Amino acid sequence: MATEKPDTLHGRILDEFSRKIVDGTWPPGYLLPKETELAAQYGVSRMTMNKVLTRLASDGFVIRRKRSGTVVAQPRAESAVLAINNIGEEVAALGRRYKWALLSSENRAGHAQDRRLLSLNEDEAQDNSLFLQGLHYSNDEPFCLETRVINTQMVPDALTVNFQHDVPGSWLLNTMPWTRARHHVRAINVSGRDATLLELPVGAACLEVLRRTQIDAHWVTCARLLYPGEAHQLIAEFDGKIGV
Amino acid sequence: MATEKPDTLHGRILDEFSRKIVDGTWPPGYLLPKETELAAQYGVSRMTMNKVLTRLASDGFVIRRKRSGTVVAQPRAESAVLAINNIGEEVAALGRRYKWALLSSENRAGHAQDRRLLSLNEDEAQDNSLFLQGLHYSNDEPFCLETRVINTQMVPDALTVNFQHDVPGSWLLNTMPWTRARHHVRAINVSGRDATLLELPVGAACLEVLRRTQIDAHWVTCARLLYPGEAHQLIAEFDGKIGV
DNA sequence: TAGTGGTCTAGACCACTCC
DNA sequence: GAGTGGTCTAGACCACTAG
Repeated sequence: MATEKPDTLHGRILDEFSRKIVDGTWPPGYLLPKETELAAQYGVSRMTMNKVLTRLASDGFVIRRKRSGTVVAQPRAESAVLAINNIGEEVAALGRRYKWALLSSENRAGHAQDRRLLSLNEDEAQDNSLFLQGLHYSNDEPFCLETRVINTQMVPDALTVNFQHDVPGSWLLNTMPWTRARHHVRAINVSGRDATLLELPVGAACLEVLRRTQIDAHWVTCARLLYPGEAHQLIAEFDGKIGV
Repeated sequence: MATEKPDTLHGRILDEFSRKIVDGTWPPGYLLPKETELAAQYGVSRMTMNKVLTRLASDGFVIRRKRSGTVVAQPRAESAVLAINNIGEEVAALGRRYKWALLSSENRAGHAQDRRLLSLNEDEAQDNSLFLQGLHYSNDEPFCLETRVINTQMVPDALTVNFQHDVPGSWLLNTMPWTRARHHVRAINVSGRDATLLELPVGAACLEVLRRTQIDAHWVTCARLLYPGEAHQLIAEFDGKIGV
């Protein structure tokens, strides 16, 4: 799934197609030309084009249906690999009432403290940054403290959204095309303002998830999600051998 | 990567081959017959058999080299998806001295406490279980507390190993063929014996990783790895959309 | 330098599905 | 019923590499 050798016919075409999907040139729902047509356009046999489309489908980028053709898939919010759900869905799945409360929203470069929190480089916290902080509730109890910065150069629409009503994560999920994310997970003893906001005693164990999301090479958003320790559990499942 | 529809020629063959690799019928290093031969054996065209072998290779099950043929790959300890390294390697990567100390080893059903810790069912802690507890050190400081149960029915050799010298995780990694694992990760405030062993003050945040490993449908080992909070960090990277 | 996998083609038949 | 993807074949040429 990482960089591959693109020096084959179908490899180059696969690269081109997946790039078009990832960067939004072919948005979700876009209907691709039919197999034979694409094969003719690219001057390859149908078998070769089929290899490309079959791979795209098995990677989840497109949905193929007989008769109706091949369409770009709707990006899914979940992965079979690591279930870090949309927080709203997560709370709902527990049968609880979900609520989101925006605590602060700030254009420009944000507090130095927030930049450190999100491990941002200097050039990643420029003028085109939107800093947000808010709380996810489960049955009116704090469930997750979110601190986030959004690159408004990549997602200019974010400036027009009222994040008191729209949950940033969900909004981004629905707005952006395909993404790539990197997570850092660790345990910390909560303190200070974080503890106050989460209504936890100082020192309570919390799960800190730092998530950096990007489209192609450009970062889009960084989020720090702080979950009261035992309340939250990450689940990951693997094939192949990872560790014992 | 999960269960798929096997109702194609290459699908059925792919299933058969991957099963043979996973269950050890074709052990790591096993040299497969050459493509044309396999195609003849199964009465399919070379293209079809190529599809099978190419897929096996892209899934990492086999290594294909021109001239030398197709061999079953050595299971790798790491995955590109979620880097939870072999603990020894992890410590070594930090440039520190690694040491393993076995604290206890017990045949039979183990303490009820340990069974709870590992979330084992009744039938998963029978007579054919080996309970272990030990500490991984980094520069003589506790780095990870490991509590583990091994299904000796699946891995009978485990009874003959001296786990004072062999690190259970590494030994299993090298002994078993391919595996599937499920991880549960959360943050806890350490206390009691765990705190003492890790030389941490009561209440320090720790990252608890529960890892259940299986071969096909049979569980092989369950491990609870307890890392002093900020010392350890899980890193996970994804393609596609997971959450924002 | 010969054998292996890597790739591609042209053509074929089938099954499903939407109109 | 017609068009689409799903699959398979037989044959071909190439590149790499081990001996």
